[in-house]
Amino acid sequence: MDDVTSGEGQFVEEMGQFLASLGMTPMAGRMWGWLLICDPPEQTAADIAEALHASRGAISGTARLLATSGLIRRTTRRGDRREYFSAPPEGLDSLLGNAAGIYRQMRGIAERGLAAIAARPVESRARLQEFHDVMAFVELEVPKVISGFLAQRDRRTS
Amino acid sequence: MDDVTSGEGQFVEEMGQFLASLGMTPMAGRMWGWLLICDPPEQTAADIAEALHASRGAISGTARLLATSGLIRRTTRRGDRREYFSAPPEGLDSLLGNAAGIYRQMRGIAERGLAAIAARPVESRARLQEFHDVMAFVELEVPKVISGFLAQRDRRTS
DNA sequence: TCGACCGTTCAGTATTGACTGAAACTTCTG
DNA sequence: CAGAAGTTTCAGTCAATACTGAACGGTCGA
Repeated sequence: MDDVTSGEGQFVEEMGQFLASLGMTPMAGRMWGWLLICDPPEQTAADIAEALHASRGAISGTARLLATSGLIRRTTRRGDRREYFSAPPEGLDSLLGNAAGIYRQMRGIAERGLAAIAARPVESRARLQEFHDVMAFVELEVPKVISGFLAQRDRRTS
Repeated sequence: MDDVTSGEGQFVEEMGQFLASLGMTPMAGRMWGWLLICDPPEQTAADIAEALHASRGAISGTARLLATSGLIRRTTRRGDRREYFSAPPEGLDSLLGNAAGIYRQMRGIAERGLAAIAARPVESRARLQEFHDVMAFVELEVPKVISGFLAQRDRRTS
């Protein structure tokens, strides 16, 4: 993937820009995108640094971020001091879980806001109350949809 | 809302930080948050600028952003040259719609990536294919859940 | 037509933060 | 233990960008 104009390079870069627009760093998106399409699927830090034209430091920090958020997995092999990174299927679960967490965050903000204006008459709180109710509903229902899909998929593949 | 340590000020600031973490500007979050709790619900640009301690230029640009994305509404009154801003209930629909659009974007990226590696053997494309399938499913199902809730709510309030 | 009032635009500023690269640290091998 | 290979840390740099504030433009009333 030494050519950034290749299809693979474009995919990696696009994923970087996209995850960056969602609050992650561009490097996180590039690294995850690369791990989704690379061959072999397990790559060392040096492999990734070369493929993305990035420094070792950036790879190290980004790998920590992605690993703690569950998007990538780090494995080791005995007799080999290097670490191998890969994008396992469970990474998708984490991604969707994080997305669902956004709704939880918004509900929390709405609740604290409602507490702050609790003394006001009901009609003055209606907008924020509605916002809270919608978020609470979505927070509850979206994970159901996702787990339904995952269950269906697991049934199919087993 | 001249005191940023008040409950209302904290809510506004929290909303600002949150929407900023999602790719919008902090000012957009503050303005929307303020319009969710302000009294009266309709406010002029000068009102908002004073409440948020922001410049008129910032209000102008942010208002355009929020209005085009459907989060706020701008209204005028005859005999009054000023514009009035408010956070209508439909703003929530827009917000959820944008959230659903994220899944569509991810599916699009996955499709372009799959096209780029179409020549590879199937097992090498499995990770990206799975990513694509999950996104396509969520893109399809999440709007169903949301419209179900909105229909139920409209039935209740009418 | 002038003047007051609103809204928009835009160059400038300050801040944030992503990435680099070298040094420090850790861990395995000979 | 010595040395090499790999990883992490961190100070510094650079680019992106959110916001300010002044100048501009448009619109209505007198």
